[in-house]
Amino acid sequence: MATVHPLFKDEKWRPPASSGAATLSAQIVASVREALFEGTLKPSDFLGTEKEIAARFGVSRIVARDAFRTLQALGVIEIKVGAKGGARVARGDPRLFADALAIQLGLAGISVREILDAQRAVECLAAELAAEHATTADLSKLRGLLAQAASTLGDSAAFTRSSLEFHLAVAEASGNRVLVAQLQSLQYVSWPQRNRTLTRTVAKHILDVHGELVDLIEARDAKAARQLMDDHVKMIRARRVAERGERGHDEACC
Amino acid sequence: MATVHPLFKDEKWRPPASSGAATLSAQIVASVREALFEGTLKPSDFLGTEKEIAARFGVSRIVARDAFRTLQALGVIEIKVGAKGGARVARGDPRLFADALAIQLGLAGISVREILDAQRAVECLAAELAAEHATTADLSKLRGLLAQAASTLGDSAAFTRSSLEFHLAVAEASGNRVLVAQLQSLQYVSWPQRNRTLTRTVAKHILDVHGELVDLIEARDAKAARQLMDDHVKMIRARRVAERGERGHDEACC
DNA sequence: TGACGCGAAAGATATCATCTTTAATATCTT
DNA sequence: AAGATATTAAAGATGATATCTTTCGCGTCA
Repeated sequence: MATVHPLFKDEKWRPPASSGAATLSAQIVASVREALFEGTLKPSDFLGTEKEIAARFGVSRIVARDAFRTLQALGVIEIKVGAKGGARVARGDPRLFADALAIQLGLAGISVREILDAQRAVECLAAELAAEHATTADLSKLRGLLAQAASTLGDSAAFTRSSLEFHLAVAEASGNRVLVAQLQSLQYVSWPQRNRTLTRTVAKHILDVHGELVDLIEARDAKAARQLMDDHVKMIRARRVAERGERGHDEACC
Repeated sequence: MATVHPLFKDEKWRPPASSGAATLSAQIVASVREALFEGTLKPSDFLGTEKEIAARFGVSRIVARDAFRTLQALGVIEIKVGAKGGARVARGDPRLFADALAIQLGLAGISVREILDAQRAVECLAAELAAEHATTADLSKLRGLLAQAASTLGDSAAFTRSSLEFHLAVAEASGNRVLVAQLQSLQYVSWPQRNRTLTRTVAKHILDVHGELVDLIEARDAKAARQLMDDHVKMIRARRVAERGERGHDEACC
């Protein structure tokens, strides 16, 4: 483990005949990406320092620097400064990716309705799989979040926060990291900034549904868990779409 | 439209008191991101040239360049060289994002099983929404892809390609761009490299299911469309998980 | 434990190369 | 001769290189 990839060991490197990449740094980025997909470059592998990469590809340090910036932004490498520093292949960071998605969805002008629909797909499957795979640790975490939410029934901001955490914990209980990453992204986009219509009555209702959901997960009733989550998300979606017609990325909850 | 954001007009700029960003370029990136989320910076807005940004933030061109590289990698800006060049806020590019997710999932070592489960969630909702929202244009595109797949029953590689396109077209017919982006990402990760078990008989069966699905979408039967897609994807998943236990990102299809 | 030094990225400055737009100029056509 | 078109020149911007100083992390040695 933590070896050096051959590509980054060889003394010389020739650009491919049909180098589609326009800039030199893009060619370096492409090389790394290829090695990644090919599986010859794995997390925690050492890529080299700026000077080394520059020498390897026969370019200046700035070009290597540009490539590092790009790869860093993509979450592919981590860069350490100082002795024994340099670039190393990173372990994937779901949060970094969630950020990127949030920006992309914002730029594309995705509507709240689309986001909530996608969220429904993710959350329903999460509930279903959680009922099948939840460990006792998952369940106790869910119960803990329930208690926390119950203690903040009055504070709508705090209640919303712990509700979001609850939904994320359900996804984690599914044992599927893709679902967790997707849900994080979508929650981030539709992050609540104000909670106008979250009355104590509504909060109590939400808390009841959440409790019922944990019971179904513990009972391993996947079908019912899925159905309950579906109704729950549909309700949220209906409320939010009614509140604000399509525009704006405010207010998500639960 | 295409205005210049105030932040990038002012003559000076002071870093926030609690500048969490370690590097100067990261501070610039953070500024742009904030402006994006705040909505004061919109697609096709002009950000400025390297020299302008450098002057604005009181740093060297290298720093501005680093920030540009990062924002470019995130798909936030497009950079043009030459007179009247510089950085401009990009329209979101779903493919770029799909790439990023693919890399992240690869780095995190996500199993095929997890990917296929997530794909099931996305595709089922896509089928359901397609039945509700598909336009005549969507339907004719789906029919076209069916015909194309039928003509390539013998060529397993070509058949797989058009099958993937079919599934993507279903997502597009749903009218939900989030689903399209998610499906693209997942397909990219589990891209087929070899198709060992795709016999003509299996291909014919898949084609039949796809045809039935289009019929259900045309009939606006959302519930049935969802159920059919669910069974379909479950079948695919079962076959692929059986083929290779967990490891490796080869072979997806349909 | 602390101070020192080394290695590496972070950042600055200057310079050249390359590309793109714009405009001025030259040439061709009618 | 006037207008349309092709050519060329200049300006402005990124791409790329070289060299330098500063800052930061790590290991070593006292």
